[in-house]
Amino acid sequence: MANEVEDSPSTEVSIGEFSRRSHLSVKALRLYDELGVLAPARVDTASGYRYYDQSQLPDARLIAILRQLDFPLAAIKELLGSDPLVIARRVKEHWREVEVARVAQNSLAEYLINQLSGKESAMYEVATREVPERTLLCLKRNVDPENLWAFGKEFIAILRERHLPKMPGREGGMFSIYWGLVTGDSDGPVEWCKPIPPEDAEALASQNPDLALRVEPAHSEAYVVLPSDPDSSSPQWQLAMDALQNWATAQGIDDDELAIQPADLGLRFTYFAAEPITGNNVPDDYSDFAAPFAYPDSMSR
Amino acid sequence: MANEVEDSPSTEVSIGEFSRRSHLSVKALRLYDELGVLAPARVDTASGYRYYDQSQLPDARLIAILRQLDFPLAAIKELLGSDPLVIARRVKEHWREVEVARVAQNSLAEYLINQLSGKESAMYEVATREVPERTLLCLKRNVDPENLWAFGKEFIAILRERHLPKMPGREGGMFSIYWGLVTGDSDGPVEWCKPIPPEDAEALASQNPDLALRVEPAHSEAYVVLPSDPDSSSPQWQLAMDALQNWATAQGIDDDELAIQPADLGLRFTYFAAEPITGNNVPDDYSDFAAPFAYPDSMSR
DNA sequence: TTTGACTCTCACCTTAGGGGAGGTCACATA
DNA sequence: TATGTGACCTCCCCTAAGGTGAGAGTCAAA
Repeated sequence: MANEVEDSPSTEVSIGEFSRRSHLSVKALRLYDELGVLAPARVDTASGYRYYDQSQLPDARLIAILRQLDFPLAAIKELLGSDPLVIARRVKEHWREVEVARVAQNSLAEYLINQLSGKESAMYEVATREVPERTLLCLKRNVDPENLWAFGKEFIAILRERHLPKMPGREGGMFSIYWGLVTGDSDGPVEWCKPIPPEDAEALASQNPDLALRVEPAHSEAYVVLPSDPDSSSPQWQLAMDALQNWATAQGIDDDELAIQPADLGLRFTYFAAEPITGNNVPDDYSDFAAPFAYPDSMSR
Repeated sequence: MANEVEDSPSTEVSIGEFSRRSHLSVKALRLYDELGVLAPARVDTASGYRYYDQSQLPDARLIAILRQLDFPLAAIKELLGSDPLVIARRVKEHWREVEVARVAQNSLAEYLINQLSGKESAMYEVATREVPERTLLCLKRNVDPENLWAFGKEFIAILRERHLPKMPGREGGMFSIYWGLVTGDSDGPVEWCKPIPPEDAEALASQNPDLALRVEPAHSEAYVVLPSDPDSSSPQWQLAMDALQNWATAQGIDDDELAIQPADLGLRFTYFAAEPITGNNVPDDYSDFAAPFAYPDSMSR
């Protein structure tokens, strides 16, 4: 009994003992061996018995903690030999992602609870607005869902760098138009647009040859304000689209006349970030989701 | 095309169309059918084709949202016919549980990042204290891990009801002793104890015949302060135990002399809740994890 | 009637292990 | 030395919530 601890060279322990010390189950240890995440120090060729070394305990404990934090084993395997600071950074990153996802879920839960409780929440309520004729500088591209928001950030970076003139109010904010589906298989195209003063159109267009100059005619839009956080695969988009769809049906607007058909076509996502990015004076982040529509004959213009 | 919407009796749609409207994949819809969560309104006996009714859309959307919130399908199945208020309550409960788990993970992540970054965090640092002889009223029981904390709450309820006299300082707080393992297979026993003034011992013992009267001898304890939140299966317990174990090894205290061997035996979990519960005047919740030990011969007493 | 889109079932894959069957190994006791 | 007992081995099946693909049948429009 005292033999096990006595001499430090023979620090080998059986899988059961190692399991107790590391708080990892025997089953888990065998799995980690099989996957190459944590191989025993020695495997007896005759019996197949696994023997672990004391020096493997820190690794095992690290694995135990990372698993508690829902790190996948594949990631742990890659991380295990790395510098502690690298691991710390990855843990931070991972945890931030989890946090972001949780915030999105939180607003969804809040919405659901409100709905179920019969409270009329202001979330996902549809309103309409008249959009005047606007002169736009645009960048269109095909992107798949993963790169969607990256494209948005790229456009933001371009705007920041070019110092485009400020435009007042929300009509001056940047927005994106979905000219096609961006749901998994299909990839857009998606167009990011920034309104500019019409009088500067030609000058700015020649200064920014990579951006397309367009004039968008005046039109009406039905829109839904999104609760914070513009992330691509967020469930909020679905709820917002459903809200628009329901509103259209209730108003008697035919699908053909609303820019939701087919699917996402022509939908606009407006995004204001804080001051230095959009170059307008809306203080906080704001985003909405809008569908241009034609008034049905029954509605008075 | 207009036919589909025109007359309300024929509101049947194919699985693909229903998938589009509900934002549930065709695969998921077939699974929900198989599991009895959401059966199609009609299944063509000859072809096996599933046809859904428009009226099933609200249910389908509810399922979609609940799945986004990680509700298991089994729970959704039970919930689906219920009153909206009942569902709202369950969503709240579920979300609170998720929140609690996330908080525990958060402190774990924080600890890990500190450790990896080489910062000496004050978390899980071992200290020692001398505990004087104490007179205790105790309740011992075998519990499995799920009921562990429930047992603690029960003891709290008893204390609250009996109005036991206050005791000053941390030595007056309630604590539990693990007389055996509570890890999955084994179930304790676990004993909850409340120190009382020695002079009131006989009177209180006769007033509380369901509680055992014991006198605990003076001893030393090594202890680790836990960061908030006393939940049973929390990873914090493991870290705290590891810290105690490491400390003991570093101090040259033999395992036999520390109450960690075998396994959890004799470990104490001290818990102070806010004022009205424990009947002492520690303002905030506080908990620690302690192991009584004998000083090794080499250490001066 | 043909074509193309849609749908069906069936079977296998994913993550991170848990549970158990049947067999082997190591150690302690009679 | 025999034997019991517990620890350990491999192998197989199971979980939840679908995703992916094969091969076959069905629906609706041209």
